[in-house]
Amino acid sequence: MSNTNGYKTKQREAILNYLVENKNSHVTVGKISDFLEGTGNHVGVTTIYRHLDKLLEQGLVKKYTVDGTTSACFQYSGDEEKCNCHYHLKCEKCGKLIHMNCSRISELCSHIMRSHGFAVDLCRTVFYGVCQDCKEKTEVN
Amino acid sequence: MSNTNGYKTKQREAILNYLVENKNSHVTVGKISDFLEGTGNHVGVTTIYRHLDKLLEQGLVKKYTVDGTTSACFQYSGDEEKCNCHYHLKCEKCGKLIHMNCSRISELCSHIMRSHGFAVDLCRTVFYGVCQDCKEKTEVN
DNA sequence: TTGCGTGCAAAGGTTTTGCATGGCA
DNA sequence: TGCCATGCAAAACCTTTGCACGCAA
Repeated sequence: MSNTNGYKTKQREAILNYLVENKNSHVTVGKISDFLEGTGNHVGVTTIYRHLDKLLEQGLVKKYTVDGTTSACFQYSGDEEKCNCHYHLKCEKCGKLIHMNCSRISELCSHIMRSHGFAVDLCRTVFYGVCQDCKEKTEVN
Repeated sequence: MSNTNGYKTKQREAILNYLVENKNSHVTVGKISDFLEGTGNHVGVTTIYRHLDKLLEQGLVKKYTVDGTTSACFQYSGDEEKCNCHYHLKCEKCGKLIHMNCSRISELCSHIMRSHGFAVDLCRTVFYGVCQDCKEKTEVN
């Protein structure tokens, strides 16, 4: 089941490297493309989309969308579901996306599962609100 | 603070009616447009987008992206006051939107506020996952 | 050599913007 | 009458598809 990876190419290597290096945040096709362009290794967006699709099927990356953005976000999740202790906070003022690890959130998910029978997919869930910086700025006014 | 609703127009009325009638499922701009077209009341998509944006700001509708679809989904969620003491679970299998009251969620929000300095807006936040019914169906297979 | 991988260009969608017109208050 | 609301057309994006060429095995 492991080696349906196809050919080993420069492009595949470069995309995967970038995803793994940024496994703690999310990337878009645009970001990947720009980064690779910057390193001098141009890779067509078509190729990026196709590799992401494949990785998605294999479960190696997660796909989600954040409100206010138009393009899809991808995040390397590796072989395991590390994503379960990791969630996203999105500031509606400045647009910042915060990635956060916190045991409380896993506890809540367990509770929702046990008591309400609902299996939360944290990876796809985004908490919207206002971050500390923006809150302080607002209070000053 | 309540009546920043702007003018009362036929278009606004028609869109809001449709949203309320379909409060148990989610709709897309295309669906709204098609439905209104069918009733003989044509409303431009631009207008639909603009009203949805406004309703979103007011917390009267929720916006989602559902896996595998290209366009955004909207769902009427009701009065803003009610929203602040409960949260929303969206089943990705059947599309059901579950409103849930649970003290644990307020606790989590307080914790995020205290420890991480982030003010969660529950009104805008949706938990994605799989509901009990759909989970059971999957397990049967 | 074979067949998948790549990238360009074009197509297909969704959403936003500019601008003139329409309609509520 | 003064503004906001509306809707068309066009623009701006994101994503997918077709096709010819490149390259790994």
